[in-house]
Amino acid sequence: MTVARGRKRDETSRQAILSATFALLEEQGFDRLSIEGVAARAGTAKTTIYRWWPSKGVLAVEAFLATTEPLIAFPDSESPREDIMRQMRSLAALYRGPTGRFVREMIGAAQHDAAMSTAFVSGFLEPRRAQAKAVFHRGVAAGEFRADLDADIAIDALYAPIYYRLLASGGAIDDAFVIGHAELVLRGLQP
Amino acid sequence: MTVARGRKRDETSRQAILSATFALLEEQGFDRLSIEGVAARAGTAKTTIYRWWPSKGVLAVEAFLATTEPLIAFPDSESPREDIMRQMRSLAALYRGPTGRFVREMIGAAQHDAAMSTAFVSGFLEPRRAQAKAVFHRGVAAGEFRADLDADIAIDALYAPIYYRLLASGGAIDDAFVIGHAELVLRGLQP
Amino acid sequence: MTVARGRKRDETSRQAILSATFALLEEQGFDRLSIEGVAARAGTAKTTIYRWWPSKGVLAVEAFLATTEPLIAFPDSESPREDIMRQMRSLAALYRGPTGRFVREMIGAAQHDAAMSTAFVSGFLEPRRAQAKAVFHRGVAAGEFRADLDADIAIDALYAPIYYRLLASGGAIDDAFVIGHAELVLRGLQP
Amino acid sequence: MTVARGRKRDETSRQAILSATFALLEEQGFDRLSIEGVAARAGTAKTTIYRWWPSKGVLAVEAFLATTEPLIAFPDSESPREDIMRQMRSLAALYRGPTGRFVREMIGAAQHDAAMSTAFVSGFLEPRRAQAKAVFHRGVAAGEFRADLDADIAIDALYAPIYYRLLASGGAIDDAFVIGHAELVLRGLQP
DNA sequence: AAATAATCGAGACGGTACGTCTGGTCTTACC
DNA sequence: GGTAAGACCAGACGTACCGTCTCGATTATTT
Repeated sequence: MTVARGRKRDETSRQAILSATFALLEEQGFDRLSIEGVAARAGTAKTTIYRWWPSKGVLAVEAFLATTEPLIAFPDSESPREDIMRQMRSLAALYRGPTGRFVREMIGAAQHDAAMSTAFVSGFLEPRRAQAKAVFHRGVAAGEFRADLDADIAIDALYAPIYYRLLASGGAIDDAFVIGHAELVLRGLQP
Repeated sequence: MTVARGRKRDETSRQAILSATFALLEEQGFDRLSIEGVAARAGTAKTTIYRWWPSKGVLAVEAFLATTEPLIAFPDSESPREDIMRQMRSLAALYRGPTGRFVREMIGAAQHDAAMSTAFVSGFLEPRRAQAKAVFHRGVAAGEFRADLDADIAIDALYAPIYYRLLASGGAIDDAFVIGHAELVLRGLQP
Repeated sequence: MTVARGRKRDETSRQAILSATFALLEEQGFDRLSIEGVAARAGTAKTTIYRWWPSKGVLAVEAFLATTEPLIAFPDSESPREDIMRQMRSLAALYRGPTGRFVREMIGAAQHDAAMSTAFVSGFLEPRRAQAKAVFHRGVAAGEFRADLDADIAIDALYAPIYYRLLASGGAIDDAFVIGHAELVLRGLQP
Repeated sequence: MTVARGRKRDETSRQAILSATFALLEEQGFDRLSIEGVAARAGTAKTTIYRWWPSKGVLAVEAFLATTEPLIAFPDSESPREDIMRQMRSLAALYRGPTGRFVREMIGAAQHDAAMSTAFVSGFLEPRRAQAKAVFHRGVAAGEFRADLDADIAIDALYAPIYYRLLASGGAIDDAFVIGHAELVLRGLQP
């Protein structure tokens, strides 16, 4: 086993870099984010950033997650169907705000940064999908959804249009849309 | 009224620029596309590009459309429901190929280029949506879909997951997925 | 023949770069000279410097020559022997001052920059040698030097020790040394 | 009086550092030599080098001397004049080879590293000068040179042109030059 | 025909940021 | 206390493109 040798990683500068990254992300957006800028703002050397993060994309994802992670959770009531409705509405509300801009920019930039894409998918999308899956399973058990439902397809069907409007069409992500859409899909999931 | 004076726009170089742009897009992707590179390849001056296109994004969209426009059309049979199924499968096939990469990159880059976003939406997404809308109206008339259907929501529900997998989750866009998903949504649209 | 096309070189920035280079050379020496520093001081872009000069060495030589060139000349009296003595003493005096430091640094740096070496030799040493040669020829004609003298060897013999003390031994380059040395060599050049 | 405390200096790493330095000097020249490179090659820490050597220049001089020291010696025949001629020719031969490159680079770099300059002068040039001085004294005693000769000036006059061609003019250091030059100077040293 | 305009190519310019290299300092754990 | 390992701040490197700006040459259209 390899023994740890040499000076240890400086937790202070790690934090400073993530904070600076998130601040710049908020102020100027991902596109204008630069490693130079982060280093200057964090008071660290560029090399320190390059040592630990492979690209500005991955750095941005990590900074985003560190701040935003603990914000979204599913309710857990007796009606999984209701839980989903409520969670979709709060996700839509979240995406109408600054978080929506971050998600837009993250996914946009991930199109030409595979490492960033991986980081975003496994750090953000998959945990959310796992939670949603659990709710669907509860819903099947409770007899609210058909037993032969494919959870992956159902989740995509439910959530994808929110991302589509966010990323592509620019359509409004308001309650009317969310409710109308959810009812359409849930109708197809009835037993 | 302003009268046209002076030398006219050179159609030759317009074509050369669009061709060079598309070629570079194919070879290296949108991210590595640069105005300098296009100018060099097209044998024109950078100024000529800047004179006629506001950003490399808009230029890329235009080059993409000039080449890819006439590729996807809806079949027109007696069963609009079948027409939709068939068109979705050919769209999915298209997106598994090079066009999928272009669309990915276009939408990705459009996240920080509003003009590009507009160009892509009105040049690519909206025409497709108009066609789809017509099919839905035929379907309602034929009694295949419920009469109170909201075409915009229905279209988003049907197509968004394809874009979601293309842009966000990286999931496969194969026939099994397309069919499974389409059946789920169409079930919700039955009369 | 190639016709001049495009925007012309900006004489203002050329001057600004040379002036800034010389100023920094004076203030901090060749070693601490940097292209970044010159660009900042001159108010130009780094690219403009890289466009026209192949290395900081060549730039420094050019800046040095532009300032120092017109300072050293040979006297022209009836006695070439006396002209040489006088010129050697004024060269020695010059090398005891700031110019000596520049020449030291130029030659030092030229050891690992071939282009710089070429620039310095052809821009500084060779013109001086050509002048010296003419004086020697006058001296032979006047019967002050042996007719079979090899001017190149004679010039090296006379001037090299000044450079040796400047560059290598660090010995004093005072009048006593110059006179003592010149008399030794000139004794060997008598008819 | 200071008592030696703690771990003693590791002779192994001292040797490894000097060897690595000389090897890199041979392979890539002084300019591309770096403390990092030496440390990596020698398998030591950078700090160990910084602890014992003040600059890469001094390190290089030391590595050079450790290897090259015992190469040039004066013959000792009945004719000091002949000894000098022979020694100059073997020095010239030496400087046409790799040693010439080292000397060039050492002296070049010493222009902006005073400690290096001192190390090189006292470690290389002065021992050689002391030997030469002894030969001159023998020569005066033997009646081959004038009695009022200034040995320092004579030595500079003889050897400087070799260094001048090595460092500045780039002229050939061949036998024809060495002989022609030595005869000129020795003529001026005759009794 | 001459004057006036707009376009085009070429390419220089001031800038920003890149990702890398090396310098010299420091911290840690081992010997 | 010396040492190997290696993280850290600092700063310059040379490059790629950006978007703007002359230039001189090349078409039209208008007088």
